[in-house]
Amino acid sequence: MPDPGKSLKLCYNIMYKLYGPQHWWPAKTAFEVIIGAMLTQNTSWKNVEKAIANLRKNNKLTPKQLRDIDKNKLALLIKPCGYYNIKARRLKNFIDFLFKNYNGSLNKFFALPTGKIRHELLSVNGIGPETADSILLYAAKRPVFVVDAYTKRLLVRQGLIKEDAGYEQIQRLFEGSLPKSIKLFNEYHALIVRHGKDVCKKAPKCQICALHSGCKRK
DNA sequence: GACCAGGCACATC
DNA sequence: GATGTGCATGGT
Repeated sequence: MPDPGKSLKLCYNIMYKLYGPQHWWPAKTAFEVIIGAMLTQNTSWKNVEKAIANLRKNNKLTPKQLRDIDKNKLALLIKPCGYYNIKARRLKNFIDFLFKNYNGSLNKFFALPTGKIRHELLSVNGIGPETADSILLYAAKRPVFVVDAYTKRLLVRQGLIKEDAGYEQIQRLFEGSLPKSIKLFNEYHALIVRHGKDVCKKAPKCQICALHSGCKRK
């Protein structure tokens, strides 16, 4: 069994050297991070960009503005990112939650301890572990590691976890073997995504996916 | 035309 | 508790 901490640090260094800083999250405000995190569920970021551009054009990127728009109209604005009916409902669910409990104030909500924020986020229908953790890391600036499909695939290929590993197990692996740094967790997750959609979609042996063997592609 | 993309909830067994 | 399915657009 390889030392997870050592493997994860090596992996990070290789990707950082290869791709450089990713400047995540691509958004202007914390609230926009949340919108993007919900809209990008199982969806390419390109499509999310179109949806967010529509929201921006129509001045629908603040809690109040989203509260006051009709759900069906909202769905039409976010249509390019797919699942638009269900995502419109999910955005509304979060907005309702924010106004009901925190007077529509993200600052009030983010004043809570990390664990409490996470618990509250997960209570909103439409926010699961990855979306909650993306919000914690990239909007609330807490040292939480975001796990996604790319992350799992990478770790499986490195032999650090088994195929049936769950979200929390993978998260503990990162959080337990790396320094709890917002900056590091930010960059690491972004690099994993970048690498995932770049060279190594199907290659079983990539320099990064399997550190002992050379990458066949690119 | 198949396949994928920065998930999640819900039904069914 | 595990497994399957619906949600939907746009790019390759």
